[in-house]
Amino acid sequence: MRYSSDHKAATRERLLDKAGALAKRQGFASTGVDAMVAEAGLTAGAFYVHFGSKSDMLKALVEKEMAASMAMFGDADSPLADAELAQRIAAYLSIAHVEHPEAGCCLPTLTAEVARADDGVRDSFEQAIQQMQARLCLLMDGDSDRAWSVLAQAVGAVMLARAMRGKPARKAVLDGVKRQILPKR
Amino acid sequence: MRYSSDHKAATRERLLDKAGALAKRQGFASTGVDAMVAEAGLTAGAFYVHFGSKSDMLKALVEKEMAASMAMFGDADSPLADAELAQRIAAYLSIAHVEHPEAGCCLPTLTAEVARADDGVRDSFEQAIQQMQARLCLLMDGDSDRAWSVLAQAVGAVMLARAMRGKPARKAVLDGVKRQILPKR
DNA sequence: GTCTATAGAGGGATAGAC
DNA sequence: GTCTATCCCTCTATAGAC
Repeated sequence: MRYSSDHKAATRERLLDKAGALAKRQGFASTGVDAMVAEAGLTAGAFYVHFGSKSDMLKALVEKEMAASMAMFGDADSPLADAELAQRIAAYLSIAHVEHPEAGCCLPTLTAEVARADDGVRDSFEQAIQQMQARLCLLMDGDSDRAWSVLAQAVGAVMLARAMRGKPARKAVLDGVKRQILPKR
Repeated sequence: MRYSSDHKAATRERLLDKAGALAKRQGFASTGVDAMVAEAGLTAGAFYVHFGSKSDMLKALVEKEMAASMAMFGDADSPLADAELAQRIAAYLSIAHVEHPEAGCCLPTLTAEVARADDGVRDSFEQAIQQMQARLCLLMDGDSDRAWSVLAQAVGAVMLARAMRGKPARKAVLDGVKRQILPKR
């Protein structure tokens, strides 16, 4: 064959990266296939060599993005220290994260779209979320409820902040939630 | 004129109601003007008599839907009792709410879309959210941080639950957050 | 105020050349 | 594996009849 399978895999990953950034900024449904492939230096026809449909790509996107987010909490063998966890949470709840969706977590932007996607996408999402909650639970002395609570709170706060126009209002949500999750000692 | 202004106002409200239900189920951007007007027994041309553009409707939708959600917390003069508030929160974090987005709160579905909307929409959203937080704050003995935390948590939890496929997983998020917000005494 | 018809742009997906 | 070209559908918005 004229192209190595390495080349194909690399192109697929590049496409996923670029499409992920676009989808996190503009939404997945409202980003056309054309725009995604163009970002990766390709044209429309090439898309369907890598993905069977646009929905297939959403599934792959969720898996890749969620794996990247999980990596922020260290791997299972070397868990984060408490102070490191607090720092990661503070970064999540920062103005920088609110203002640069393309570089951040996929959950505030993509979750509502996944909710309307087909079963395959929602299966992948469910699995990823459960892994993330389990990891958080480990880092929180096994407090499962608190892990769910912190996850929901962080995603909700960033999404709400992004939907508000003014910086002061954005800071109010972020700081309120931050103080609630990470109380001063 | 052949139609009273009452008729026009009533049509506009009916259109907003139907469009709101559709948008909460399928998303606003992915619901066409055609589908919205059809739901209200009209055709496309009529839409632009009531709204200058689709974006104008999103603004009106946010205002109407958020006002309806606010009404769930009683009016400013007769605040909810603690037990009533707890009951409202439990209903928000219920499987029924997750399974019937069209009848519920607009925040889990529309917030991510508002985040990508123009300034006018985001201004309306910000104002509505701040009113809602202020109301919650009143009901929580003035604990502003807790009001933000509960708001973000509730919206985040319902949205996450909707994006998961299985009922057990959905219950896990909802119940975890519910126990965290409304601790057993 | 509402309808029909249509303009004009953009969407997802496929076929065939290279 | 990628490109160009194209099909067919849906979208927002407008024009003109009633």
